[in-house]
Amino acid sequence: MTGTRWLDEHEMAAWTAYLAASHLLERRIEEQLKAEAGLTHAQYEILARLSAAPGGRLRMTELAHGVVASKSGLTYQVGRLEAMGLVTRETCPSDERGVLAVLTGAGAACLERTAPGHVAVVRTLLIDLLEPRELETMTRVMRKVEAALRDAPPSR
Amino acid sequence: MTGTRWLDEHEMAAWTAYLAASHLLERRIEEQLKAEAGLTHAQYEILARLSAAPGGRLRMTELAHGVVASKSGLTYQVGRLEAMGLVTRETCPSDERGVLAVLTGAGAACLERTAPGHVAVVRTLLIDLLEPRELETMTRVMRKVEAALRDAPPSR
DNA sequence: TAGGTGTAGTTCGAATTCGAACCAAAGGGA
DNA sequence: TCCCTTTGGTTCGAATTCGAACTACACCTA
Repeated sequence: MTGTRWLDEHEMAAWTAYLAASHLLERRIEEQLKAEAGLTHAQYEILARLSAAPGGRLRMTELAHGVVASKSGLTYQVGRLEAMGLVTRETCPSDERGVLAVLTGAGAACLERTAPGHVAVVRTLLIDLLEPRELETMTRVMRKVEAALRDAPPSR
Repeated sequence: MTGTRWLDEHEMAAWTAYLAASHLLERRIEEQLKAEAGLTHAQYEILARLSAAPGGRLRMTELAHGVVASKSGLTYQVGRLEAMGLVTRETCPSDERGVLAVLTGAGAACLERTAPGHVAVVRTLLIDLLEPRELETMTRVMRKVEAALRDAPPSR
């Protein structure tokens, strides 16, 4: 208990840079999506995931896992999207309890309309700033982090 | 308007890995701090910033900038911390409008008590997963992102 | 020194998020 | 076939966040 390994100068620099960058990036994305499409980043992510899924449909739990939200948080956002007409709910045929979130035509259209602006932001504020080497390293690193977090769930 | 440069396979992999990892990491940190110290990550960051500042005090605006929060968000959190006795407010001697957030003895003690557990999480879920090269790249990348975001404020 | 512009923080209302508690259906023995 | 545990989603309440509007003070200029 006595020996805490503190972060040295370089480690601290990495951590603070990461914190600032990730918060700023999130804020900017949020702002851009809200202004241009009236969507939250969370909502956009849901639409994007559904669009990539076969049949434009996913089980709520899978979706929650994919977008990294709590179950209740996903329920709320799918409710919002449903009210906007971008998503519908269907009960899962194979499991009466299950619910499928389904992308509607309007949802697909909204995504198509919104994606270019969003991608542009992600590009200019992250992707295009990186050398190929850096992009590769970043992917490797983030995957390690994700794996570490998904493996050792402390309570969830 | 016709030609959107979409993300290619590798770029998309980097982006999705980043999104997942950053959300998961944030959630875990939040959970650990809440459980062990009853603090939000935002609150911890405020205490840490104050602790690092000369005299344990900072102007509200500087603090908001440092922790990347909105002015109103910072007002709220400093209010919370004040209620917990970890921070006090003083009016700035040189500028009657200004407010200084000041770390109290209890605040310093709380931080001291809390820091080891927090650092441990940051280490095991991020820092210790990286090779020295990767840490260096990560720092460079995040600084580029931060600079890009701080330079081109679209509205803020 | 009076007026106008800009800056520092706070207040207010709306939206979002989470976890805990809850309900319903599935699945697996005895 | 009848519990009993597990799993899938929703509901509810509390906390947090943001932006817009607002107040008060500072600074510059005529």
